[in-house]
Amino acid sequence: MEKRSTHKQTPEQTQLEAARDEFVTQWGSIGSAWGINRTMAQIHALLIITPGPLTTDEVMEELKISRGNAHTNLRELVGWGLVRSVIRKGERKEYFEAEKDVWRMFCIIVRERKRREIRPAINVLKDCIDRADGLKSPDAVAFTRQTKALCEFMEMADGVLSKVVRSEQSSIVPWALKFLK
Amino acid sequence: MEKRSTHKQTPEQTQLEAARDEFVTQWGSIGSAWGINRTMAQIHALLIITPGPLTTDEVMEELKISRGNAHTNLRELVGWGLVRSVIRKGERKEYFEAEKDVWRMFCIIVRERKRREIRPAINVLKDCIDRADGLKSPDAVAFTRQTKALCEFMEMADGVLSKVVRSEQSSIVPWALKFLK
DNA sequence: CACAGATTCCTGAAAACACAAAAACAACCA
DNA sequence: TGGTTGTTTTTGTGTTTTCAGGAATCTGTG
Repeated sequence: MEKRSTHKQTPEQTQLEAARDEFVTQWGSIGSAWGINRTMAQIHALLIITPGPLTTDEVMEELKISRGNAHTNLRELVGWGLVRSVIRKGERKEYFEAEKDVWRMFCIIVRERKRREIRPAINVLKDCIDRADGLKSPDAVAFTRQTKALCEFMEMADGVLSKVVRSEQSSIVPWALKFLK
Repeated sequence: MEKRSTHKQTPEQTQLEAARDEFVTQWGSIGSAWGINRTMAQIHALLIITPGPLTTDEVMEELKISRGNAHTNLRELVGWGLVRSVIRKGERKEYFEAEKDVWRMFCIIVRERKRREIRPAINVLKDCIDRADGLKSPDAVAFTRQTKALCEFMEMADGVLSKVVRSEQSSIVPWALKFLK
């Protein structure tokens, strides 16, 4: 989030810095809108546009955040699989590097969200369906019908996403796209 | 979130109550996981499984929440288009009713999220690309390549979703599904 | 042991959220 | 027209939740 050195910079460099900063900051806001911790989104943004891997300290420095904060969010990103830690031989420091391929990023995110958000929802629905199944009152029938519809829909969505993401290659969707109206 | 009357209930009714409560509560948690206000999710859940429309007061009563809270979140839901307010002639009260068709719900949500989350992201990306375009340093080239890749991907996603959602009928996706591997 | 680095934990600040009550509004009626 | 009642909306305040900072702790290594 600031000059990478104290040396004088060419206008080119300054302009690039500005663009990078803009990206990192804005990506942070976008992240919040997506329900993702702002700092986590910023770190991710930073790692995405940085060609090489970075250390915790470099991340701290760039984003002006504390060690604890950087550490926690880096771990979280690693947990998602969006960032991997690399250890250079001979060095004890841990470096972090983002998955840069956009399609693979997408697959990771979809898989994780499926696991964390869709699956639990389906389980809840199934549970509710079981509880009310067999009841005869009109209200109960309405309830069961609605929850079943929801459940079926989410299972369908889950299935579609699985298939989309299975291949791990970006060609499928643009291809299927052609058939979509 | 509790008995609908003080009269004795049949076991059937009790069981249904329990299932409904479970659904509303759990849907609230799920909502949080999805980055949605818990109360809003609960109100939505309640309206979804309630055959007829409800008044603000009924929602307050069922969920044991304040008038202001109920009001705000109902308005928000109406803003999303997930709930519409109906006014029965002869009555002054406002009633609220959820869109119950699952596919239509899905379309509404996708359209709104596209508008609120994907579009802004694309704009940010375009802006960053413009700023760094033309710069020659290797870092700048890497930056531009990465942001462009992201941008193209999101525009593609935006396009796919638009098409999926345009038809407003649920038959398309299951159909396309067949072609997906 | 001395050190670099990773990890955990506690605290305070800030944001999001909910509440109660007041205010504003709209329909109705004398 | 002005009061009355039922309903919606706004406002100020208290509460809960989330998050960042930073010190303390742990771990491996020379």
